Amino acid sequence: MPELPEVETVARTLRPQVQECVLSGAEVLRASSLHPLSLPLAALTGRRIADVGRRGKLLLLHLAPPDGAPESGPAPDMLAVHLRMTGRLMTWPRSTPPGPHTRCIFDLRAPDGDARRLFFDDTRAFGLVLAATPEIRQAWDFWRELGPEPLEIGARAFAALLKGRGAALKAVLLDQKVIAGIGNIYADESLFQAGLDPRRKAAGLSPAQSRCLLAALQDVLRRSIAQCGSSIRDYRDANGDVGAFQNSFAVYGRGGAACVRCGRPLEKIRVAGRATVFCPHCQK
DNA sequence: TCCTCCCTGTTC
DNA sequence: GAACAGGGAGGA
Repeated sequence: MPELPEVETVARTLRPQVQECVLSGAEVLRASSLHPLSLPLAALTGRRIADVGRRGKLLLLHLAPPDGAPESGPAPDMLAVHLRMTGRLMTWPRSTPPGPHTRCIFDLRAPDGDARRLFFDDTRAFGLVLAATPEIRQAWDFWRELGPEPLEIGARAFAALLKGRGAALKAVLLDQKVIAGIGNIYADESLFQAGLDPRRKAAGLSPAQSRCLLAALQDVLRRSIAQCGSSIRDYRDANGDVGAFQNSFAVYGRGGAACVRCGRPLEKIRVAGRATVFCPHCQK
């Protein structure tokens, strides 16, 4: 399930494969994988991929401005991809046929003339692609309301995000409008590292606890990025490689096992509708 | 603010 | 053959 570190890893591995390539065609194989606000993917034809980036859990292909003759119709400057749980982006040789879960195909022409294709595969079909103009992004609630990047925020701003929120700490961390890119894995891992009970009200944290939580969150995210993310079931980077951070989990997926800190059994409960593992002894 | 639904493969 | 995994939309 790609969260911030996994999407960051996909961006880093995909960049050398697609940067400076020109999109020579694009096709949607499953209509529901195209966001309703998206321009038709045909609008991407002829556009050059200037860079690959990330915002929260969104993978972004930044498109260079069109050169030459004026376009007919609006020109997208970005292709955004949300991988959700099972989305994958990988390039293949030109004539590779789509797989059973291929949702979109992007044909690419590299500067050296090499032809290849980028597949968006997504088993559970929760993922989305969206070809966007700046105007479309502003009309997209999810984009417009997306919270700040956790690795770019300071202690003061983080404390302000939690202020006045009566919801459980974990629910607040998962809320993309509060802070972007955190999913179930990194919420549980950072709450354990900070020694905080996931059910606690976010607003009840002391300034010291708030600082501690941000430090834990940033440390967990950075350590995971350094290990190319976590591969639980489906996640692969753009080279098809798995991450290694799943070997460093303290709590995620370890319900009933011994706490790495105190040895007592970890408890598995549901918070905000999500499976949640924590140590009742170490997390208060 | 919380619950249900979407979707499919895996596990019990 | 049911339970489960889970991000986000939409509704209660």
